Amino acid sequence: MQGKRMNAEAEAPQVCKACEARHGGVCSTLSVLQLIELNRHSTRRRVGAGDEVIGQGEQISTYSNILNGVVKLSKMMADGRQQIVGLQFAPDFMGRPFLKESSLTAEAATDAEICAFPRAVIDRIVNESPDFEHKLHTQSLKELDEARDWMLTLGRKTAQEKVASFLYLIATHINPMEKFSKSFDLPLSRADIADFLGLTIETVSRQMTKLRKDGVIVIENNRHVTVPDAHRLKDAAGVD
Amino acid sequence: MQGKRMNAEAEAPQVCKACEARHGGVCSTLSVLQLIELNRHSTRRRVGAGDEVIGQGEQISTYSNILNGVVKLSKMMADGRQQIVGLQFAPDFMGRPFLKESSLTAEAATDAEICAFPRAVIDRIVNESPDFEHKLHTQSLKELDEARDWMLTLGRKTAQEKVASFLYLIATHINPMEKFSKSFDLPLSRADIADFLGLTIETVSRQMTKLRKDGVIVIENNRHVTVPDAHRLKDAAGVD
DNA sequence: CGGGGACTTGATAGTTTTCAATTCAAGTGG
DNA sequence: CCACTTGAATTGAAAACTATCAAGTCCCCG
Repeated sequence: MQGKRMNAEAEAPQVCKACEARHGGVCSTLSVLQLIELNRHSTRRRVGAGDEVIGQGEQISTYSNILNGVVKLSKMMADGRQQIVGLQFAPDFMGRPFLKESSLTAEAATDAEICAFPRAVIDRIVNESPDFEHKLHTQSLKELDEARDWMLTLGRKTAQEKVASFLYLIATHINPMEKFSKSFDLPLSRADIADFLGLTIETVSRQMTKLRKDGVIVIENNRHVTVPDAHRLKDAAGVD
Repeated sequence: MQGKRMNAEAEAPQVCKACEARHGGVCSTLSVLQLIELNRHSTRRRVGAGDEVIGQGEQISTYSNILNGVVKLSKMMADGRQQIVGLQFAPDFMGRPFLKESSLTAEAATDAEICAFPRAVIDRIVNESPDFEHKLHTQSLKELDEARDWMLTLGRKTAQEKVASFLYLIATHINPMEKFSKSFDLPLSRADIADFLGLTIETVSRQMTKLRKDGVIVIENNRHVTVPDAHRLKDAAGVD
C-alpha cells in the first residue's frame, strides 16, 4: 500500500464511483484504467425538460449515459406528424453506434442529467474491448425487444389499451429500484403521450378519464398517478 | 502449392462457398477454420410457406441464416390479435442471442431455405470472435432502425400511406441485387399485409385498389406488382 | 369443370379524429 | 390580494376514417 502505484490498483474516478450508470450501465464493463480514460473526456451535463440532446439528421458527435430523468426518442414526418419511438431511463446508454447521422431526435422529457462522451473515445473503446461491445449489443437487443412490443401496441390495441399500456410501461420503468411503482409522476405531457401512442391529445385525455372513472387509476394534478391494483392495469393494457 | 496443408490454406466448405449468406451475412466475418467448424454442425433446410421456424414462448435451440425467401416475425395477443413486427430477407441472421426463450414467432412467408446452427455453437463463436459479435450487433442495430421506422408507419400514417409504405419496403428489399425492384411478387398474403400494417384485410384490399386506380401500381394475378414510377410510390408512402 | 381459398366490393356500424368551447392551475402584474 | 394571461387538459358535437358484416368474384388446383 505504501505509495505503490501499479495500474491494477489505480482508483476509479470519484464521479464514476457514485454514478448510477455504473450499476447496470455500460460503464460497468470497463476496467479502472478505461474508466479513467473515458472520464477524462466525459462531461456531466444537466438538461431541462424539452431540451434537445440530438436532432434528427444531425451529425453524431457524442454518446451519453442517462444518469437520471427520462429522454424521449422521436421521429418526425415532413408534414409535422410525430411518433415517439422509445423512452430511455437511467442507466441507459444513448446513441447509435456506427452511424454518422442520427435518424431520430432525442429530447429530454423531464429534467435530466447525462454524462456525455465524445464519439471518438467510445468508438475506440468499442474496438479495444469486446466486453464493452457486448454490453452495447445487449442493450440494443433490449431496445429491439421493447420496440417490437410497442409495435404490437401501436398496430393492434385499442385507444383504451394503448393508454393503459403506457401507464403500465411507466409504472414498471420509472423507478429502477422497483418492479412496479404504485404511485408516480408521469414523465410525459398529454401531447407526448399521444405522440407515443399514435393518438391525439383528446383521445388520450378521454381514455385517462375513463380509466379513472373505472377505478383503475387515481389522478391528482394531471400528472400524478396512483395504481391501486397492478393486475387491473395489466388487464386493461391487454398484456398476457 | 504442392499438397501443403497448412491451416491458413484450408478450404472453406463447399456449401459455404456458394452460400448467399456469406456475402454480407454474418458468416462473412468467420475464418475458414471457424467456417469449417460451424459447417460441421449446420443443417441446410427447406421450409414451405406458412411453416413455423420457431414459436413464441419456445426454447431457442437453433439460430439460422436465411438463404432465400422471406420470413415474418410476429407477435400474438391472448385473444388472437396478431402483429407482424419484422420481415427478414436473405442473408439475414435469425434468432435472438442471449435469450433462452423466443418472444416472437418466426414463420416462413414464402418458401425459403435456411441454414440452421445449434445454439451452443453460435454462442461459443460469439465468445471467441469479437468480429462475429460485431456483425451481429450491426444487424441488431439495423433491425432496431427498421423497427423504429415502422413504428412511425404504424402510429402516424393513414391506411393509404401504410399500404404504399409496405409496397415501398418490399420493392427495396425483395431483391438484394437491386436498390429498387420495379416489378415483383408480393411475399405476403393480404392477411399478412394486414397484420404487418395493423389494418384489416378489407382495408388493405381497398387501398391496393385505390393505388391501382390512381396508376401508382399495376397488379396482375393479385400477387404480382409493377411500379411504373418509384417516386410516386415513395410520395404515396409519405417517405421524406 | 367444379370446389375452395384468396381477394374484392358494398353497406353499415363503431372508433377515433377534428374542431370548438370550456375548465383548470399557475404565474404575472397592477 | 385579486384580476388577468397563458398553456395544458378536459369535454362536447360532428366529421372522417377504418372495422365489421355480408355478398360476390377471381383464380388456382385437382
